[in-house]
Amino acid sequence: MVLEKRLDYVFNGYQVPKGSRSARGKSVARRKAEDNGMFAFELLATVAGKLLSGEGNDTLTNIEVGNSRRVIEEKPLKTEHCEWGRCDEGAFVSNVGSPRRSQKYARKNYIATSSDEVSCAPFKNSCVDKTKNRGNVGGFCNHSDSMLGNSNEGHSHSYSGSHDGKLGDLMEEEVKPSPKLGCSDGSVEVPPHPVFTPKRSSFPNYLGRDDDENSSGCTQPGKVNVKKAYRPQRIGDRRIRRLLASKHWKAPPPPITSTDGELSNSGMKPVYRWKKMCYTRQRTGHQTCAPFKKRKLVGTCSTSTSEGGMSSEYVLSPAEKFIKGEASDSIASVHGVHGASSSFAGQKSSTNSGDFRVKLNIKSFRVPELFIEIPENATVGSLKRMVMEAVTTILGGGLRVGVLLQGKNIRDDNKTLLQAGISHNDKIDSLGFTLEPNTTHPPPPLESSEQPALLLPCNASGPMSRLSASPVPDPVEVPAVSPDPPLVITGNFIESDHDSAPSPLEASMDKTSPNSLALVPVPEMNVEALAVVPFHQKSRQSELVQRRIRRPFSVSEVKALVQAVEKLGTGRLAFVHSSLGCIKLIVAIHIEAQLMSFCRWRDVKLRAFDNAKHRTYVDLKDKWKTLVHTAKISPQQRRGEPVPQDLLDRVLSAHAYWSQQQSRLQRNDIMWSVRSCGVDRRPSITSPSPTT
DNA sequence: CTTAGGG
DNA sequence: CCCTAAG
Repeated sequence: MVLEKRLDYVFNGYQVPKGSRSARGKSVARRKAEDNGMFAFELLATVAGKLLSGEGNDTLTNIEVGNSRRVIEEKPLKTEHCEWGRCDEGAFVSNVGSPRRSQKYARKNYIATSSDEVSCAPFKNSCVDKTKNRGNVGGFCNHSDSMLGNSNEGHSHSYSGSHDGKLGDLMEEEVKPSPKLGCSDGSVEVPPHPVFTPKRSSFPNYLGRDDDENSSGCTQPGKVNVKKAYRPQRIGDRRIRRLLASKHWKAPPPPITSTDGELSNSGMKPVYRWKKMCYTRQRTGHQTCAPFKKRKLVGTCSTSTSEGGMSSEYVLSPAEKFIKGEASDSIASVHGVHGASSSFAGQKSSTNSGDFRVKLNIKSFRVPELFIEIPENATVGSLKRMVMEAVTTILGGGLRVGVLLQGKNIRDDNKTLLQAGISHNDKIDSLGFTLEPNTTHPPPPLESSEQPALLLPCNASGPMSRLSASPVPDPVEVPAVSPDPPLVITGNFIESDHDSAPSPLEASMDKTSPNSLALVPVPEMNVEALAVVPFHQKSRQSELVQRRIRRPFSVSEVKALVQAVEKLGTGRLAFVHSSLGCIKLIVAIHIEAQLMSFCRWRDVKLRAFDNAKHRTYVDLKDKWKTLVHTAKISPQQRRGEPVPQDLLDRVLSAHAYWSQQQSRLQRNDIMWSVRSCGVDRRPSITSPSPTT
């Protein structure tokens, strides 16, 4: 049995738009946030507290993992109805506007859109959560846009879906347990058991029930469709909840749609950013973790204080306390900050230039994924111990603090708050923090003084712990591509897509930082000097969106590109190519084209630039575009490193060829549409293709 | 996620 | 290189 469970709780701010919404919506959101975030908090807090206060492993089994109130020590795991599956990481997704909108926000606003594209990405499956509210089913995690309609749709889907139909269908469609994932994710093969009730019939049991504590995880064998909200209820719970209820515990932007007063899920965010982070990293390459400088946040704090009196509640304190083992205080502090922020509105109004006080809160606390392999007949106690070990390992490296502004990770520690866009009068509620364990590696010596606390997150993804499994492979292969820019931070990531051939940069980083925790110390900069740097509202914003550095294609890269394109073609045509000549196969061609039309550049990428992490297929496409253009213009007009004419010639010919093919395909399309008119329906894509 | 195309 | 529409 493999319990593969991510403790991937991002205590993200979720948004409940002002003046909205139906109480149930809020309650759903809050509950989820609490259930998950709090679990993460409590677990970590407890762990950290014990860990750092010097308590030995002997006490570790006391750590509450999952809802330990129902976990009976030494009880075989299976009898617990898969607790882990239940404390399903809050796969809780809200719908945010239209897909387009989500796309728009995808890269600009983690907080606001994390669920849109990412949500329960780590699991690649959807997660359904129940809620007690009015018999509605709480958000489910949806991985694709397809489920994300406008708010209204989302409303009906996510919150109104009942057990009598749509939801069931959705679940059928959306819940696709990954074979590798844990109980909640389908990997744990729970044999049929009388106790289990069919998912649908199990709904009525959930719905409308206020106390879900005892509803044992009645899940369908091998497939967990209904996720029971995990709800730790321990000390501090209430307080935290109350504080959580603060209207400030939210993040922008407000929903665009949903003017009908219906519940808009917008902004009630769940919580998985994993995928997004990975994606961002992939897209932006290593620049994502653009060079940043180590700097004492405390310094930042004091700096601000000198300017206008940064509150002493400055967010770092929870982390620091946390590290020091004052776990519960940390929690309280975190929310205390929150509570304090209730005065924020007042501050906002006082836009006097003199008062630059910024109050901040922590919106995200993520525990990286945790993989645990454990025999089915292992005891719960041993499970706890393993979790303990894992968490201990994770925490041992200290915590990284990340600063998110509108979902963007601010990595430049040298920026002043003002420069970073953190100003007292500006959308401060879009500011968040992440505290993440900063390594998967064994705890580095703690005496390394201040370092651990000052590590900043490499936004991309969190570290992962894998217990009892073989060490994660760490391939080292240096592609022969262009040199990478200077130091960037990289973590030791294991991305879900195993897209892990390290770039030269990573390789070099590995040399530099044995711990793979790249930290690039940079001398303190003169804050005053920085403060003089002029900036405008807009430039400030654009600054946050770190543009990737420009990396001109080398001739060898161009060569590789041309080669690949010659081979694979561009666009959808390549697939047709092999089939052309056989007129009878128009149907097949069509099908094929439909199936394959979107993978050319991806293939080029995989074929020729698989190792060049900084080259995305979009980059390659763009390069090809410019190459074609370059080839068409006179040599005098060309700039940059000259591309050999023979290459350009090949570009032109390849381009011509594939263009021709493409137009031919399009003619085929037309033909087909003509033919299909009035005749049989088009063969469905899924129908067996009459190829070969 | 990919492609296509404008910026 | 970015952004976004569109499939």
